[in-house]
Order: sequence, then C-alpha cells, then structure tokens
Amino acid sequence: MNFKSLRGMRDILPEEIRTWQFIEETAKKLLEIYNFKEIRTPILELSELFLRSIGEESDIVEKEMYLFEDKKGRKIALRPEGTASVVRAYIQNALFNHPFPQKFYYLGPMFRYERPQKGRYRQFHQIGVEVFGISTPSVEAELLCLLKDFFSILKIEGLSFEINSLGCKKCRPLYKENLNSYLKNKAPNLCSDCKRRLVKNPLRVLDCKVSECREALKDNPLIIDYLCEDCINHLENLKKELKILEIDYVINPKIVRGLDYYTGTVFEVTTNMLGSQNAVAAGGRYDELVQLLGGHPTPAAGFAIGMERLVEICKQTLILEPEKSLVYIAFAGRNEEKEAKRLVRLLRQKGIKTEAPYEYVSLKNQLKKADRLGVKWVLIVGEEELKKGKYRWKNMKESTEGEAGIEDILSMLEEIK
RNA sequence: GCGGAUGUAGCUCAAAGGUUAGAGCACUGGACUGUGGCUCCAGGUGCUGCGGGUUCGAAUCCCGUCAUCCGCCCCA
Repeated sequence: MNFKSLRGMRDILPEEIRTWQFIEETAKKLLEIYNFKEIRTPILELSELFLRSIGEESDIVEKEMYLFEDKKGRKIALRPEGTASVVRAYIQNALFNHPFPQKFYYLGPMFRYERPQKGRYRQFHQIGVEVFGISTPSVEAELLCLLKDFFSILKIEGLSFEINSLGCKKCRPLYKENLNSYLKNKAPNLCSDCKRRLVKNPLRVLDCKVSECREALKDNPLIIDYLCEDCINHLENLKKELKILEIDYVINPKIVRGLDYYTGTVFEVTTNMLGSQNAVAAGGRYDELVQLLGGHPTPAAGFAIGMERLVEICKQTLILEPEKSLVYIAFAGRNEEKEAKRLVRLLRQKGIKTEAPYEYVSLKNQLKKADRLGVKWVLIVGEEELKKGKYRWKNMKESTEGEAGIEDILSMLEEIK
C-alpha cells in the first residue's frame, strides 16, 4: 500500500521551509514593533462558531467546511479562518478587561474543502491580526500601513490596495431595500444560487461571479452611494490618514467579501504575480461580531495574509542569506573515531554546525562526502597530529591545509559562526 | 461544484500497438585503506498513477478512477 498525502494537502520540505521561516520571522519582528501580541487558538472549534460569524449563506460555511462529530456527538469544525476563534477567545478570557486597544496576531493552518489549484490548498496558512476596542479609521490605516511595510520589507512590488465600505447598521438597511427592489426585477436572469441568496442574503448576490449574474447586475446600486454620514466621514478620514501615511489605494465599490461579519471598511491586497489566485491579503472592520458572539459591543478590525501565496511570490523575489556553513570532521582510521566524536561534540557546544561520518569509511570517501555537502572546512583527526596535540585542517574551497591546536582552530572557525 | 490539459526512475525527458521500457542529471559504492573536485567501472523491487477493457501482443488505443496543473467558482 502506497500512501499519498490527501488532496489539497502538501508537504513543505526543508528547501522551501527556509522561505517560510524568513517570512514568519520578518512578520513577527514587524508585528512586535507595531505592538501586536501573539495569540494561539485551537484548530478545532464548535462548527456553530463559524456558522454564526462567517454566515450560514457564505460559501465557506455552506460548502467548504471540514465537519465531523466527536465521540460525544458534538458538531466540530476545522477552522476555515482565524477571526472567529480570536473573537471567541477574546470574549471567553475576558480580555476586554485590559486597556484598549487589544492587538493580536496569529499564524497557523486553516482548512477549506475547495478544489485545489496553485495558491489554493485545502490546508493553507494565514498570518492574521485583529484589533479590538477602537472605532476610528486610524485602525484600518494602521492595518494597511502594516501591510505596506511588511510587503516592502519582503521586496514585493506590483501590489494593489483596494478599499470599500460596506456601511453600518444605520445605512445598510436602506441600501438593502434599494438593492432588493433592484434585484427583484432582475431575479429571472439570476443563477440558481443567487435566487436563493435573494431571500436570505441579497448582499452576496453582488459577489456572484457567474456571467449571467454579472450581466444582469451591470448597473446595480452601489453601497458606497448609500452610506450614512458617519460612514462617509469614516471613509473620508481613512483616506486622509492613508494620504498622510503615503499609502496608495483605489476605491473599489465592488468589494463585498465572502464573510458576513464585515461592516464598514473592507480591503483587499492583490498582486499581479500569481495568476488567478491573486489576493494575497484581505480584511476589514467587523464592529458587530463581538456582540454577535456574546460579548460586549466592541468595535474591531483585522486582516489575514495568505502564506502559500506569499511564499510563492517570495520564492521569485527574495534572495535568502546562505545557510550557516557546516564543518565536517573526518578521521583517518578507526582508532581516531572516538577522538573525532569528542571533537564533534566540542564544536557543537561552541555553536558550530558540525557533521561527521556515522561509521568508518575511507578517508577518501569522507572527503568526497564533505565535498558533496559543499563544506568549506574539514578537520581531520589523525594519529600523527594527535601525538602533537593537534588536528589537521583543510579548506576545501581554497585547497589549503595545515595543522593546528584546538584553540587556533576555534578562532579560524569564528568566521562561520 | 463545472470545463480543459497532463500523469513513464528522485529530477528532466525518450520509447509514435511488436524483444527484457531507455538516456542525461542526481544518488550509493568501487578503482584509490592519510586527502575531495577529473576520469573510468558497477549499482534501479520504475507494479509506465491505480482499476478494468480491446488485442496474439498495451507505456502507447478505449472506459472508469485518483492526483497535479490551467480556467471558472471561491478566497488568503
């Protein structure tokens, strides 16, 4: 029986991991500078949490969640995204008792049962951030600024920052009314999914990409024309802040987002480097979610970055620092093996990356191995040198060699630490 | 969930219905038991993704299935 990884799930091998680690370390450093704190939440949650937050009508909940029952018959889901869990944790742990704003970041696997494609996997990873307790647009400005700084450190260019507002409790109903009457006329021309959405969640009809729907909705009313004064001011103030921070953006009234908890500002960051899976980060404000999940009314906003897509871009643009170089210990004969093992340990204790043969082979083969490993420094433990209390060193790149005591050797190796 | 393309060795690819499915690279060992790179030699249980069918004969043709990639959809 040959086992293969599940569809849409993949192994990330050492070669690629270095890019992951670089991105993760870069993110953590920057997030700490922006005063975000890491939070780790479970991968499993009650499925109800996602039904309530993401929305029963969303594609994610409707057809993409990994669901199962545990031994007690509880309905469990593998998390399809991070925000719901963080909000749950925020409420459960009464984190609102700390001074506002509360700023969190997380990093980990998410699961959606989708048709896999490049840049779209069933297990994928997100770096996400959430800010609780502040309702001013400075939060969104800070989030967008963070994204811009992050991508700029990673030397990613050709990004587009797109922004929209979805309105609030006050203005959205009026818009929905207008939209509803507009959609009613168009109903016969809509796809079957949308006919159903029409009743339960008309906003999502705008998000439909089926061509017949797009055609029917060419001149649909846009939320951005129905915003109340507060929402208009919010958006205008955000624009001002973005100008101060010198962040280029475009207003895209078509952005709706696939998760129902968004209110007010939403945004997407897309790239021209990825083909059709081109969204590399997205987020927005969700001022009603905390209350919806049982907490005190708390304004909040956040975003998530897609790691796989970011890694894909960074593999093209980033030049990683070379790995720490390896020192190879060879020994001339079986009698020197013990001494070689002691030397390996000593070097490792000094923080030097060291490798040695696990069993005796000819010195020639040891050197051949060292060469194939691409090492620069080889230390040879041999009978004659040991008598003098020395080791033989060999610089494979420059083809030089000599004898030296351990202290001299350690200082020679300083350069590679 | 829909449409299309592709699946041969670790990798890149040959073999266009006819011996025992090959080559380069990579890998392992040897020639060379105290010195690597060059050279030469040797080393493959590849169920030709899997299962069925057609045929005297299938990597090759047909059907199914699984997987990957591309587009749709979805989204990060």
